[in-house]
Amino acid sequence: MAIPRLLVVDDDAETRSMLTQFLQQSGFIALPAESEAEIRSHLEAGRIDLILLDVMLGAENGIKICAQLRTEQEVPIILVSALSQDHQRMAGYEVGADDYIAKPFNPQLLLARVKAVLQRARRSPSLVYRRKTAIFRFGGWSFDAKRGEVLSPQGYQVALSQRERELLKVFLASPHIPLKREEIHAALDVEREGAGPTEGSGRAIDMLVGRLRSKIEADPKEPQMLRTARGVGYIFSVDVETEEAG
Amino acid sequence: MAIPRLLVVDDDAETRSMLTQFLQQSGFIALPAESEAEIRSHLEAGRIDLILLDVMLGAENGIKICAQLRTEQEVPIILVSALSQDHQRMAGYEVGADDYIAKPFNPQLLLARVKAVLQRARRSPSLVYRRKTAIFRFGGWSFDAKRGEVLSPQGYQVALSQRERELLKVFLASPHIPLKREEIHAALDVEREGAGPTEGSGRAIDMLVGRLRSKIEADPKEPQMLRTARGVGYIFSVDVETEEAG
DNA sequence: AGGTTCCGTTACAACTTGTTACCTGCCACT
DNA sequence: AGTGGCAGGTAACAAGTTGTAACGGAACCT
Repeated sequence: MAIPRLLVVDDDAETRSMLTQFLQQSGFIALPAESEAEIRSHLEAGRIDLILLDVMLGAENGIKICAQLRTEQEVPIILVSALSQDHQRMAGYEVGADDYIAKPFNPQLLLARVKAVLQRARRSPSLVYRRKTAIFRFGGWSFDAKRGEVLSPQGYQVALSQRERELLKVFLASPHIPLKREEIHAALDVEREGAGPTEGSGRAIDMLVGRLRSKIEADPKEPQMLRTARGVGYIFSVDVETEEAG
Repeated sequence: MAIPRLLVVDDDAETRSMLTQFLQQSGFIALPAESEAEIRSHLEAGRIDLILLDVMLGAENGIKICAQLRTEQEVPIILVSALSQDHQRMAGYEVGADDYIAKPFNPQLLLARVKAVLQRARRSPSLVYRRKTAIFRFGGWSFDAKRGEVLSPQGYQVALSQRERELLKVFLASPHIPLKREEIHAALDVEREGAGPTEGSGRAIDMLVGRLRSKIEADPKEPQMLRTARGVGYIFSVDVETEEAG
């Protein structure tokens, strides 16, 4: 796929330029926008793969805009906000946002989210992606995200710990993309309430990966799915099939 | 009773978030809303036990909204306002508000009022109670909240203790949401008249959960419904179907 | 009174998960 | 090739969390 084109919508000039700059340095094409009108003109003018939308958009309301866009377009949207309360997050999801990230955010985390959403959008033939998607299949395995049930190719249930399941979800969300340790770490800590200042703590990720490998790789010594990207991080190199569930 | 669900209506984002946060920390489920439209959508979408309504609601008028809601719904309403003048208060009561509190208010006072109103609403055989759903179905089980009857998937009646039933209600009210121990504890103690200062007493919740599991989980060692959210609390991960009764 | 049930506390075992330390193998550079 | 450095795998450990058996007090019933 071509370089993803992102639209950065924020009414604060500084935030806007900071964000676009960061995203451009990260290899994306990032376009700034300030208002709903600008969003629409961009959408009409050319391809936009993802919109980063600030919830507190001056007089306008990001959530409202998101809801409207969602009824008309199929552009993935990540809501950005200073409000990290759960209810806000829920409100965001309810109007169809693909993800939600709170300011101030960890740049790595933002990157991870952006990549994940782009990946999902690419995979789904339409905007079929709903948060409902609950069952993933990959290399014979099946993973029910809702129940946390992991079934081996032979159909036996395998017990993963909480953290291992979360790690698996992270990889399932971004197959075929090398993920840096910081990205993984950030993505994992999204789940956690505490969400400390993303302290890159030692080699916890390595251990986690090792433990997950020992459970889902046929030969953990020679991982086929959860491979190492030396000098970078890890990469989940298996096709993932997502299945809607009731 | 389940964790009370409060709707916080205020057009000031900061107040809204402050209020919802405080109420959530106090063991309630607090949802934010900004306009009359949002109130209505929340009311249609799910159970709301109490509305905290700001009198000065931007262009709209809180008192008017209150009056209208009162003619249609039976939700308890507490009016919140910067105006503590008597006539305002009177106006509030006249339109049927259950209580009236002036900003800036003492958090403890607010809590006390909220609890008091909830208590009244519960006790009165009013319409609120009548509309209350009484039968829950989840994972093959059925639970008649009114009678406290719990039927297993095979149709056998299972005897739960009082406290176990209350715990079950708490979870039934908030499926798929991780609940912290303090939240559960607070929710259980809302029920109790005494309502001590929400002392987090040891591991009573753990025991309670364990006992409930042993009664309603097929394999208590491997809970499918009442799962633990490590480092957080517990989560009831089953779809709950609610059935109107009488 | 005696028994029963409920329920919170305590204690301990099992499990999770991050850290440290050591080892191995890869890679770059002679 | 040889070699040194370094990234990554993993065993061992430590700290924290949870499940649960056992205990005991309180309320209730007969």
